[in-house]
Amino acid sequence: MALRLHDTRRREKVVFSTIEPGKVKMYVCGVTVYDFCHLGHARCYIAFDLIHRWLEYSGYDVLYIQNFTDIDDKIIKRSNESGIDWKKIVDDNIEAYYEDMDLLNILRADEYPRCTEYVEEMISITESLIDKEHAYVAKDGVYFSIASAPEKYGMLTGQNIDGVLGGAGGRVSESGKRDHKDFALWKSAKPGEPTWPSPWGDGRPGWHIECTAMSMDHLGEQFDIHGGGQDLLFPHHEAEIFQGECHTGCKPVVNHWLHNGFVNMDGEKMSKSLGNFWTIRDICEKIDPLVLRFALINAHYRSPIDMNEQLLHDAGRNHSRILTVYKQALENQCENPLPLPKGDVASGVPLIKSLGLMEKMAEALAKAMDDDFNSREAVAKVLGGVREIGKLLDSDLEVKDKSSFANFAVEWMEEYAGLVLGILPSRDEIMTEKVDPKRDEIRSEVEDLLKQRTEARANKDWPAADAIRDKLVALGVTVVDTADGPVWEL
RNA sequence: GCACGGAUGACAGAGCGGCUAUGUGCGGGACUGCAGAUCCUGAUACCCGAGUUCAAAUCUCGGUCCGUGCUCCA
Repeated sequence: MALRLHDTRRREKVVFSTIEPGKVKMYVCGVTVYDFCHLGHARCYIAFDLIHRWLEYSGYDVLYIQNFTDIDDKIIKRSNESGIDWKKIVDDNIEAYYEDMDLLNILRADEYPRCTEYVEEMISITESLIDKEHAYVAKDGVYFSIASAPEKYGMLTGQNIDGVLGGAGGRVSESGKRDHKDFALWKSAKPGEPTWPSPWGDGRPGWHIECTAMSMDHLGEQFDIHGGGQDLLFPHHEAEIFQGECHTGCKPVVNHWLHNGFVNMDGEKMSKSLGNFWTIRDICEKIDPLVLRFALINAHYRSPIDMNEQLLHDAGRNHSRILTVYKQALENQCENPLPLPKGDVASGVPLIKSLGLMEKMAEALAKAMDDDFNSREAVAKVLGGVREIGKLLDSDLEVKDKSSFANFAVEWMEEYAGLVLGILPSRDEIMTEKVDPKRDEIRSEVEDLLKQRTEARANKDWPAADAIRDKLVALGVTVVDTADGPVWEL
């Protein structure tokens, strides 16, 4: 079964092909590190994490590069406003980035190059573009000349070169651009800004050139996948096509372009000006980061997601269902499992039928992921498997069969919900009680009440038992009666 | 204006020519003294119009409505 993906440039699903057999070279545009990451970043890097995981799961050797943009207008502005050195802002936010991504169970890329480490490379690409007459030196920097390669215009967005609004959104250009569509490769120094020396005087690189320099350095002149948010399509990625292809002569530099959809907030575009802006760390204080991850993979990566309370609530329910059943499976495991029979969907024997169904779910999951990384469909299959597992563990199967099945179920879940989707916490995390200082504070009181309640229940004094439950609820304690006695949690 | 993408049950969200998506929510039921969890089960769909087809959420054409980009943005 071949992996197919939606290629932005070709505007259709195409069979995935790699330049080198068995190897995938992938570059995803990283963040500009001037602030904490928000939900939009979470969605993007979770989407590409899923792609990363699936490619590796499929047997590819993946080289995944993601950059940090560590110099730009916003960083400079932030520094000027706060009086904090721009380098410190950048370092702090990179550290925060890693923390956030770890929370969301995002596997690390192989390298995280910073653009300021590639100034030399960017200068040399710019020189090459000038030599090839694709770029020109102006009074305030070096610009790429769109007119030098008009056939490359609109490769990703399909825009017509003449159709683009003149004057770039109404802004009066004071720059030395020959054409408003041209974009900067090098910006001459302005007072109070960090600068680097160049053949065109001190200054700093333009934004688009950095990704060309870094991807080329790590992945070569041609590579397999380039990803990013849909907002980068224009002008950033189109600029990369201009630069990369004109500089290297490769057509194309990027084999497959992938773009993820936006996150909206209650139907509106998420943006700082609207104030409807959630950072990853804000939201993770309120909910389990894996629930957020679940919510974000519970839609196809190219569709927009409307973030709201309801969505998180649903994600929480689904997620806890998966965890509950996983936990049950863990608890039912045994040391020396019996060999399981071969599954068969048509079988009348519950164990054999369930095993057959789970095999089918796994196949369907693989098929879904192979079809442009359809994580929503994959999630549905995991939930289907969860149902089968719950059913069997709930049934009156022989203990030994059940526990042997539990071993299989644990492996099944760890493979698909864990390895592939990344929504399963570690065994330790799930089996250990959450450490909450409040728990110890009220422990003796709660245990006392529970003892009374157990007594009342033994005497079948239900009103008294319920009254005690109410008291516990007032303390914020939930009691669940199990075969081994009451269990409580905050 | 130009470009790109959508419209599926109460909600979220897959499917994209014939076959139960899935989950939440709601209605029954099993198990439970109650509660919780788990399982079984029911109801509620495919924006409108025309066409193609033995067969259309699924393909074609025409509408309507809604997003997004064209400026820094994941």
